[in-house]
Amino acid sequence: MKENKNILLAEDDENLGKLLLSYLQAKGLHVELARNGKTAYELFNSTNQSYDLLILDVMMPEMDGFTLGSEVRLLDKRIPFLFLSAKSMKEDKLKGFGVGADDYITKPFSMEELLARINAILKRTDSKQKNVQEKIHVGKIQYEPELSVLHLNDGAKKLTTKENMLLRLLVKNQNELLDRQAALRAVWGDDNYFNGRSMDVYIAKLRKLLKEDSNIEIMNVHGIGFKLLVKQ
Amino acid sequence: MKENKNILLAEDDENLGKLLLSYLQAKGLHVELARNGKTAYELFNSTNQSYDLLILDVMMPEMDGFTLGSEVRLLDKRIPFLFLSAKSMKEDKLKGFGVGADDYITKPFSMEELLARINAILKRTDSKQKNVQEKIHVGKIQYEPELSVLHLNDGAKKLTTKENMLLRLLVKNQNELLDRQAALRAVWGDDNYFNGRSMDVYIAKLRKLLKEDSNIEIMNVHGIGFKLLVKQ
DNA sequence: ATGGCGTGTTAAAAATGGTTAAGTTTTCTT
DNA sequence: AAGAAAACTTAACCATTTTTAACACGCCAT
Repeated sequence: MKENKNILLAEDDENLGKLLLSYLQAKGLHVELARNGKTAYELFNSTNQSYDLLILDVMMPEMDGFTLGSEVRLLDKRIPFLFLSAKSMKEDKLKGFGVGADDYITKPFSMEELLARINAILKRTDSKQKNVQEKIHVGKIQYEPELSVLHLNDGAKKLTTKENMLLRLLVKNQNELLDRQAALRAVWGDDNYFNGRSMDVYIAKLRKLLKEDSNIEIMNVHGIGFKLLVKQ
Repeated sequence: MKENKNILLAEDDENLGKLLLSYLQAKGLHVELARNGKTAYELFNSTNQSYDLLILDVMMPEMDGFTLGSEVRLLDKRIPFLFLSAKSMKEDKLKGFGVGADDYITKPFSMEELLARINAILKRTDSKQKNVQEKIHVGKIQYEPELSVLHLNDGAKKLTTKENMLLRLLVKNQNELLDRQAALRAVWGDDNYFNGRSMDVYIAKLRKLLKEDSNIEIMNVHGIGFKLLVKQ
């Protein structure tokens, strides 16, 4: 069960990064290493990956761990993450947990300690997390985010990149709010006005596609975001 | 019956928080953990959650437990909550009960003791609490807060975001006072003058919608708030 | 009773979103 | 490399939602 756990490690220090990587891999975990916050965000956000845990260094170039954590939390309410930090200062720790972290580890730490905490988190969140990628059911409609395919009554519909990224986010937050700005940053990279209008166009496209199942509705929450409602 | 109980735990201390979380989850309760008072308030206030019990640490960053408790009590007269506190001082205890707590537990405490008290409260309040899940009856009118839908004689009326948030609060406080400032903070985030006028406009809208059932009335309590009266 | 404050109500203004189609860019095909 | 097709953005227009304004009225303390 531990073998197929997928971890994203964001660590800019090359030595520490490689050390952690090989240690955790040796312990049977599948780990991907990102050299800065931005690439970590992009990896997390990529369509064909799904992680069970994120390990984020707090101090990183491009995007610091806290910013990364809160951005991630906006896109996925449940994914566990823990911070690595050189500072043990209380306010930093509080900031970390305030962002929704599951743990906060102060450097220097022992490998064994890190592993113990990772296992604790994975164990706790094991059954909850349903990261079965492959095929997902959205109401009666089958959806394969990896392949960008939506199975409709009149055959499979291949989604475009943007359609797929947006739908994937909506589905991930099924029956919960998807924050408008967060979605824009995730799909368009920037939440300016024009990208906002572009997203609205894509929402219209998705609505048209999902119309097939009358129990599915993309609801707008004025000024805040969208919610993919799937009635039972 | 215990299995589907929903508990919100507000605890900033990471160790204690996780300890309590896993213990209570192991005992079959569904628990959500908030790392500070503010996120706890937001969770409590979110449309798609309804809790059966709140467990609040007194000392927390962002918003302390007492403030959180009284704010929550303004929005929901019945929801039970209990405080966890390091202080056993009499005045603090009194303050806790003064805010409307159902219990007040002093650290350190045993897990068994906490569970016993939780069960006592849940048993006591069992029948009172109604699941705000699916459909609610307001007089003769059916209301689905999750879907923002009001079923009127001439078909389903889709409510706007603000209409729905406000009506949800009024219904939650059916036949009891909904504090004006508290409602403003919950729906508009801020209780300034202009938001107040905006709310008055929405009260007028809701009155028009609810006119269908002559036994329903949104009554104003001068300077204090509103009360949704539903006569039998 | 009266003057100020809070509320009721309607309408206008402003902000946000829905949708279609016309441009533009990118990607594919040959 | 050129033309076609697909994907994406921008524009335009309209609809909905929310806020602000305006004015009327009632409550309540003095």
